[in-house]
Amino acid sequence: MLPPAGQIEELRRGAAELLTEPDLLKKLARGKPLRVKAGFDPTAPDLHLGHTVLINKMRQFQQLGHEVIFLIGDFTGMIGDPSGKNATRPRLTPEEIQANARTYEQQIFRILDPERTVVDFNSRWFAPMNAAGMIELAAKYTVARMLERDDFAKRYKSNQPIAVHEFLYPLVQGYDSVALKADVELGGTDQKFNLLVGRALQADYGQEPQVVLTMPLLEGTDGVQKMSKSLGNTIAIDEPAEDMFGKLMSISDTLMWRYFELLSAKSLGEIAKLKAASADGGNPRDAKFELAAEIVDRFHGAGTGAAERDRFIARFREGALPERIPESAIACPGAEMKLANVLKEAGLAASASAAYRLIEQGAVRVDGERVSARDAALRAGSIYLIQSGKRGIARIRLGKH
RNA sequence: GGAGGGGUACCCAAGCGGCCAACGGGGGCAGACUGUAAAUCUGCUGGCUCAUGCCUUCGUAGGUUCGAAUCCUACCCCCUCCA
Repeated sequence: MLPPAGQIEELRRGAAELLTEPDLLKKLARGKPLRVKAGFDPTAPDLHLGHTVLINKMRQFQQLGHEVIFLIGDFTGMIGDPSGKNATRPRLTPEEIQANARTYEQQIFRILDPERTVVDFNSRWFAPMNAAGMIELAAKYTVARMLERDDFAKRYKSNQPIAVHEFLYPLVQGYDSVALKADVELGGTDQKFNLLVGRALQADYGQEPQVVLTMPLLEGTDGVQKMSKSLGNTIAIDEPAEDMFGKLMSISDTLMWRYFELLSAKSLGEIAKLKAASADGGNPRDAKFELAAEIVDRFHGAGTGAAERDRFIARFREGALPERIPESAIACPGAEMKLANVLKEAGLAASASAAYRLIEQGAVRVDGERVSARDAALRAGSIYLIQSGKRGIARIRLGKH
């Protein structure tokens, strides 16, 4: 095991805040593996690059010899995230939770070491807890302290509703740390308050308070809002290599450096060098290639990134067609079929109306030829290569029927 | 419990009897330009085998009217102030 000071230096990389360093030093100095906890939502086992910022950090703890607890908040999920957005959440059955947990495992073990990872559920200690227990827990914290939380404070001041049960969320999450006797809890910067409640509760229950390490939130592909599935700006880790590479290539240059900082395993020196090359007349696209290749390698295996890069160059610089084009057969009602309807049936347009718009705007090609006549039709009995916009492409067998 | 304000398309937000499928902005999509970047410019942004046609949409359900997002009634929800 590295000496404590060395460990801290590594753990600090990319982190937003470490509370507190002396506490961590003390814990590390004992030379025993620490119990490192991070909580996850049971409803969305669809991990994306945003989650991996945290998971990479968990991995780092493992590499330093510590034990990681991947806590699935199946009980917390019933309360709902107090962001005020999610009014109601569907309650998950135990079977669904188990299924989600398996999906999580499949995804996280591409990063984490299964030998040093414990997957746990907070219903394990909350399901048996009764109302009296919950009230007892609620007595451990005051309303005034709850209102210190930024989003509660804001909502309270601006007369937005705060449901009473929302106050339970930080308590429940904090109690998880008590139940697990966590030494460290990891979370996004938006979780800071909850993580600190954990510290307070642990002290209250006679435990040594956990150290809190927060990680910045990764912006989504739009470059502005945090990466989240509901905003549709994610890059999922089980996305096909080609899509993953493509999405990474289409992020903005500014965002690229942020991704380097939070996602890349490259040393800070290497990143600085790439940045200098771009600033010095180099094409930033080349740096983006490096980023995209590295990430694709991580989730699809070494070498995949380079292959995707070649394919990307062939496709977009040399105008080649993609290697894999989805094929489907569509039954034609008569001797011919309106192109707009073919687009709809093929899933290249959301509706026939939308398809007409695309056609009129010159976004549609059939066998490489742009077709912009809104009433264009295709004859049955042939196979057509249809393109819609930059990404939509399909080979359609238009069957007589 | 009382008084007042408000619920419009993905979001914000106009409209307040016909010219409203509904101004404007954001977001999104497409085209041009590019490095599938940014910025910029242009167009589009309910549905329907596309028609100067039909259908659905302005919280919900009824009603008035030749005609309603706009008027009336009831109900639901949100906000503000008072208790």
